[in-house]
Amino acid sequence: MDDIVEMAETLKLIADRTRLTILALLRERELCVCEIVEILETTQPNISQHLRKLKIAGLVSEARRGQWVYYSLSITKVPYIQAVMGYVPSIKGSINALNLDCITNDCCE
Amino acid sequence: MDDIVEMAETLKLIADRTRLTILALLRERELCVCEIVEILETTQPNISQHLRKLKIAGLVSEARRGQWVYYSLSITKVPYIQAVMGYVPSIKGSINALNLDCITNDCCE
DNA sequence: TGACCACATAATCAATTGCTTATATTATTA
DNA sequence: TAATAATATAAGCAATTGATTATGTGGTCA
Repeated sequence: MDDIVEMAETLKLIADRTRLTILALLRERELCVCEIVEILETTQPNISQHLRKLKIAGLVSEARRGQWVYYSLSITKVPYIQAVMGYVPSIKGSINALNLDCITNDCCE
Repeated sequence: MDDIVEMAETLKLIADRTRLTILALLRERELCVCEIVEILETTQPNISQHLRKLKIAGLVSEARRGQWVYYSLSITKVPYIQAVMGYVPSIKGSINALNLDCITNDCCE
């Protein structure tokens, strides 16, 4: 029965609107923290803490590039998370909108 | 983005050890409340309230039979829940143990 | 070196959650 | 009809959670 308990714990990570959206975004492409902050219209510490939880669980991985830390999906090790992600609707639109903003906002050049 | 929010809300239902275990049990066969209480070794109100949440979300359905209310799975309408359930380990053992106990406990005759 | 930028961590707080105890409600049966 | 059994609902509470504000850390560049 321990397996189920552990599974429930992992499911909690995606049972949150912010984290589930972050994963949906990262499915499109890797993103730095400030990009996610801008898309989700929230504070930077908020996103950072959600990313930390996802990182600890091994659902995302990070890569520092200069000042920026880029996060990307790494859910292949957790099959049931991957299965759920297959049903999460695409939000490509949000990322495209971000690109347009960035021209004027000079965010993450 | 509303779809994702709704999806996160539904995922919360299975992101709980008690509810996920209940669903795993009901996958084996329908069960009345007192049987679930005995297997999970908790209180009756506790199980009743979890079942209510699952019922509201349409993940289980109930059927009264005399004094007993039997609950069964009805997750076919929610594909991603069904997908996750495919990865939940079986706990047939718990149900078999219950049957043995019931001979001496005369629970749910 | 020092100012600045992106990000992480810490501290705090309100809201939610899961459980318990107490109290209905509904059905059976003597 | 009264007693009992199974279940539901309500109230209360401790623990967890998601967010905010404040502060620390590491990299870049003039």
